[in-house]
Amino acid sequence: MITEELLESHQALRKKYTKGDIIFREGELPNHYFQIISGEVKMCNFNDDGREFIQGIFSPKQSFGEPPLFLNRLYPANAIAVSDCELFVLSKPLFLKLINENALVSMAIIENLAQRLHYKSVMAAEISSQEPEHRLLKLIDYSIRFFKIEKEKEGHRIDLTRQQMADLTGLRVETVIRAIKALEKKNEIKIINRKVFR
Amino acid sequence: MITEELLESHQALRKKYTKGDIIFREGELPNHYFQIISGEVKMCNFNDDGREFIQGIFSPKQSFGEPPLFLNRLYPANAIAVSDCELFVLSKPLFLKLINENALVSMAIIENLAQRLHYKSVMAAEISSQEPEHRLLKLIDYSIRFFKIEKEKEGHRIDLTRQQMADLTGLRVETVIRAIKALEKKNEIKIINRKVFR
DNA sequence: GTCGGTTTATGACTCAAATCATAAAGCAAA
DNA sequence: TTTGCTTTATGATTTGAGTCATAAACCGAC
Repeated sequence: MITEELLESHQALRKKYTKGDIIFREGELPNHYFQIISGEVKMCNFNDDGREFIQGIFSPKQSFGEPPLFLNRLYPANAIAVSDCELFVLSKPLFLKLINENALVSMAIIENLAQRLHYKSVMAAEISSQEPEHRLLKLIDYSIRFFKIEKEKEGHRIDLTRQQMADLTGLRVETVIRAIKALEKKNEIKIINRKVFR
Repeated sequence: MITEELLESHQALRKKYTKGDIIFREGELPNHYFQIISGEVKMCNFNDDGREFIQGIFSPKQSFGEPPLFLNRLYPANAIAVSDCELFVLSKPLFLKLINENALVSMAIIENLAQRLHYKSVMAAEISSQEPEHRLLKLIDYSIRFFKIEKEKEGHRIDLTRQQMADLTGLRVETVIRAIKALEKKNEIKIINRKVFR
C-alpha cells in the first residue's frame, strides 16, 4: 500500500509476530499504522460465548486497522497473526504526517478503504438475507475476483479452511461442510482432496 | 461533507427527488458524486425473494455511493429516496479533480469512509453472531452515539420504524416487535406511543 | 513409524426465529 | 368522518441451521 522506501524514510519499524500473536485488541486505542511485509493477519470479533467472526484476512502489502486511527475511536475488533509474520509499524503522528505530505498516499488510502467497504457491503447483504450455499458461493467468488487466488488446471483453489469460511460468513463449521458438499453435488464447485476449487 | 461553495464552484448541480425515487441501481456503473442537501436516502439490497437489507440511511450533509467511484466497480446496492429530497450531483471527473486539488477534502473523504467502515464492522459482527435483542440494542446505541439523535426528556428518541430496524439488522418485523417489547420489559428501553426511547 | 492436534465428516435432535394468518391502531388524504 | 394505507401487534406453526456426539482422515513433530 505504502512503498517500503516511504515507510522507512518516515522511521517505520519492522516487527515480527508469531502465529497466534495478538497485534491489538478490540477496545484498545489505536496508536499505529500497520502494514504487512510477510504472513497473514486476521481481524476478528468474539461474541459473548466465544464464537469468532472474521472481519477480514489480510496479506502482504496490505494495511489494516487504520479506520479508527482517523476517527479517534477504539478498535472495533482484534488483530491476530494467522501465521508467523513481519509488519511495518508506524506511529500515528508520523503516519498522519506522511499522508498529509503525500497526495498519492492519501489517494491510495481512499482506494483501500473503498475496497474494504465494498467487501463489507457485499457480505453484509449476504449474511443478513441469504441461504448458506448462496453466502458461501458469494464469498468464494468474491475471493476469486478480488483477492490473490492463482488459477490452476482444476480451477481456482480456495485456501480457506471450513472453519474460516464459517467465521467469515457467520455460519457453523458443520453447516459449511454440508453446504460445500451440496454445492459440489450441484457442480458449482469441485472438492479435490478436501480443498475447494472453482 | 464538501462545502456548498466548493461544490458549486465545481459546477455541481442541485437535483430533486421524490420519496421512493431510485437514485441509482445495484449493478450500474457510478458516474456521480452525491451529497444530500435535504431529506434522507437509504442504500439497500434486495435478495432473491424481495427481502430488503438496508446498508445505511443517510441524512443532510452526508454523501453516499462514492466507494465504487474510486474503484471503477459497479454499485453493490440501490440508493432510494426515503423522503422527498434535494441532492448535489457532481460528475465523476469533476469530483476527482476536486479532491485532487484539495487536501482537506480528501482527508474528509477518508474520515467519512472510515466512519462507515466502522459502522459496518460493528454491525457485521452483531448480525453474524448475536441474538435479536442484542443486535437491536447495538443498533440503537450506535445510532445514538454516532448519528443525529436529539435527547428529549424521555431519553433519545429512535426515529426508525420496526421495519427499518428489521432491515438494518437482518431480522423480520415480527421478531423486532417482539424483541423490542422484551427489551422494554427488561427496562433497557421505553416505548412511548410506539416510539422507542433510550 | 507413532502420537497428538487439527480439519473434515455425518447422523440425531433441538430450538429460536421465520413464516403464516389475522387484526387493531394510527395516520393522511379525500 | 370515512376510506385506504402503513405500522404495530399477537398467536400458531414450521423449519432450517444450530447443537451435540462421535469418528475418520490428515498432517506435522518427535
